[in-house]
Amino acid sequence: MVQYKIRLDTTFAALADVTRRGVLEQLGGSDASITDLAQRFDMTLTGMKKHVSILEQAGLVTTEKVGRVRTCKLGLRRLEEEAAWIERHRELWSARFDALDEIVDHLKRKERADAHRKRR
Amino acid sequence: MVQYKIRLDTTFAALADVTRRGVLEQLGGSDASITDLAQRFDMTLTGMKKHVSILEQAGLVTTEKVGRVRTCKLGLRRLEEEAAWIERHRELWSARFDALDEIVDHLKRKERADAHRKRR
DNA sequence: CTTACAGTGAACCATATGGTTCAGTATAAA
DNA sequence: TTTATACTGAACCATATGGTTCACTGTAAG
Repeated sequence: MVQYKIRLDTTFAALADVTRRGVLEQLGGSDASITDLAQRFDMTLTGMKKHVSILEQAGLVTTEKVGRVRTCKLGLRRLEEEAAWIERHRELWSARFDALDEIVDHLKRKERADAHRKRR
Repeated sequence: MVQYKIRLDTTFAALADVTRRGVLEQLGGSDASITDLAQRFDMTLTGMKKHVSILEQAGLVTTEKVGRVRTCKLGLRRLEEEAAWIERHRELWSARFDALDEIVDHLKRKERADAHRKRR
């Protein structure tokens, strides 16, 4: 209950920063070290480390250090809770879900096409 | 482009606070004055005013002052952008959309049932 | 062994955030 | 016309945030 609220807090806060959303985009493409990310976002190692820690705390990213390099990947959490929260409020806002339906359908079609393409 | 990023920033930031999410829930039930909200959330008028302003700036709430009382209602924005962003990242995280599909279907069924009930 | 590299932690800094109090202004009620 | 209500704005406060530098540790490479 309380945990749930805290998690929404930390997740939404984690998402409320351009750099961190950028890092998530980046990691969606491929895993990266702190150094990689720091360079890509023109920031000190220490600064990037902080962002990664915040994302990690929100469960959006996981990291593993092997040797001297820490590799960051997207976390296992898939924003179900946050999606559900937003959905619930879309319900309050509007009596219809057509817009999201379209988004989901579109992404689903796109994703299936991609998967198909990759598989061949 | 830049605007888009700023909007995600402000919206996610607006949602990253328990009180503000509470206000949204509240307004989902019925419109309310600043005084109503301040009482409900045990906070000064000034404090609540700030929260409402933040929600207003994010387009999540609209207000209208008539006489000396300002009435707050849910805004017209329906979090399409934010839902889309989260969806896009769910795509990165997972190859399947079943979970959200279920959520949407469930809410849609529930909403349709409600609408049906109200209409009769 | 020495040197370079990747990350980490502490300290610091400017600004933002979430809240307050206090002193107004405008409107409604008596 | 007085008084109470509803809000507003400025000022203030403590803490959080997003970033830096600097000193350090551990690991890899020469």
